[in-house]
Amino acid sequence: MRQIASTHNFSRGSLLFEQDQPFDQVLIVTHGHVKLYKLLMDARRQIVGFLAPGDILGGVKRSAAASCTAEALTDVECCGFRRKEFLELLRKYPDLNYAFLFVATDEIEAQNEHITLLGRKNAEERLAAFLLMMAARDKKSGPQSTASMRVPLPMSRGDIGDHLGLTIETVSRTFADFRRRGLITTPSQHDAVVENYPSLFQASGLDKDPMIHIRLGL
Amino acid sequence: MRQIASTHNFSRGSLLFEQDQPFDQVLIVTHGHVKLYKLLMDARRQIVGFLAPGDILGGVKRSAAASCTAEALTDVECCGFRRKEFLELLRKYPDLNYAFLFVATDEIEAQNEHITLLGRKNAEERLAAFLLMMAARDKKSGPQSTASMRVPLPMSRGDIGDHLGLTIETVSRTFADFRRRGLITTPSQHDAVVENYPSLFQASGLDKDPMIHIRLGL
DNA sequence: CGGGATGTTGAGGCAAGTCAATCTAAGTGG
DNA sequence: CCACTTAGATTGACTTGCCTCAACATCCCG
Repeated sequence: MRQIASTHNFSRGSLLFEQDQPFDQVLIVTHGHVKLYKLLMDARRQIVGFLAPGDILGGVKRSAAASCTAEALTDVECCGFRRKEFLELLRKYPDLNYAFLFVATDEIEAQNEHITLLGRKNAEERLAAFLLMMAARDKKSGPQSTASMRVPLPMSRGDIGDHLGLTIETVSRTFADFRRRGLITTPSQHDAVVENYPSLFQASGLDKDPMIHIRLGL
Repeated sequence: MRQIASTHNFSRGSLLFEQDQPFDQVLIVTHGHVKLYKLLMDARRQIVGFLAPGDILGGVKRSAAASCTAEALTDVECCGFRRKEFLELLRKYPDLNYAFLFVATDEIEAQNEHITLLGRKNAEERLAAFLLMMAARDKKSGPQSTASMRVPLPMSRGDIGDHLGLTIETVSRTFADFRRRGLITTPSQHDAVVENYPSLFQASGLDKDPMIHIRLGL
């Protein structure tokens, strides 16, 4: 497997691949963070996911054309396979193929959750659920105290808005509201600290902690 | 494969499986239509998909517990496999497993599209895109004239609202608006006729016709 | 041929959007 | 190292698209 893998580096702001363009690689993020988005014909944008180290993106799909644009939020390093060789690998190693099916179905379940958030939740619930998600994904790489848990937010307020179906202003106001209520503090623009987990959880309207899983970005 | 398959019948309104309950079957719809939804703790509901004959739902996933509720919109007939036996089948026939991976990734791409609809489109665009989707899915089972294409809508206005993140009233008003503008007619509550495809397409804000694919409901 | 469920239409309210004016922080070059 | 620039974030005032509440119409289905 090492033989057909390559390493790719992307600097902050550069595109890993672009909507409607052919892309013949499968990438696994090893360092940094990526945002995946769709653009409408006017300037509207929907960020369908944020990818972190361990997550997979690119050509694990029927078509060779990307359906989204992937942009580096930070400097990013990826392990890459040519799409064709990767798909041959799946055929050659059924266990790997089987594992990937569950990566894909996990992603479908996570997207169902996000669809529910966008279709039926208000701004407060959306941002609270988002912060809990980010906290949970970060926690896996080292447990923190529940009392005061630091959550890195590599994306901008605008990115958060475009992920949650809100405007920058509404995201900013909701952050301010959470601060006022003592749920979080924001020591810097790219960090939140959860000061009151139970209240933030309640504000999210979730019935269980978000499931963490390997993200599959297509 | 026939040996381990069974047939299941569900009458209109009955549940195929229920959110957070164990469900050990994989079902393939053979007749009728199904809605898949998530319920929040209050009465809010998000319909994450409508399934038609040929679509697959149930236990093709890591966990044996359903993450959604599936309810029969009409009388439904399904072909069923026990989850465990179905997963063994995937392991035994790598080609089948490989095919299912692409069914899953097609579903992810379709959900990305729906996420974009919910996050960034207005009521008019949502309903227009929904009607085009339903038209495209129906067209495959028999081509119609573009001039005046009948679209069966087995679900209620409330179901459409809960799928598109709108209220019943907004759905109804948007239908009325489309009728006034001559884009569609509604000969009955469960049928729309597309009278002006280009205008409806424009109203949807889509840049290409919706892709049709086998739905995977989890 | 009722009567409950579903759909339509109208009036008014509100959560989030828009527009606009600061404020802050991160670079950048002298 | 500091003035200057600029992108991003915050806050306020106002607007609006969709929601809520309410009344009425229509469609089924027994």
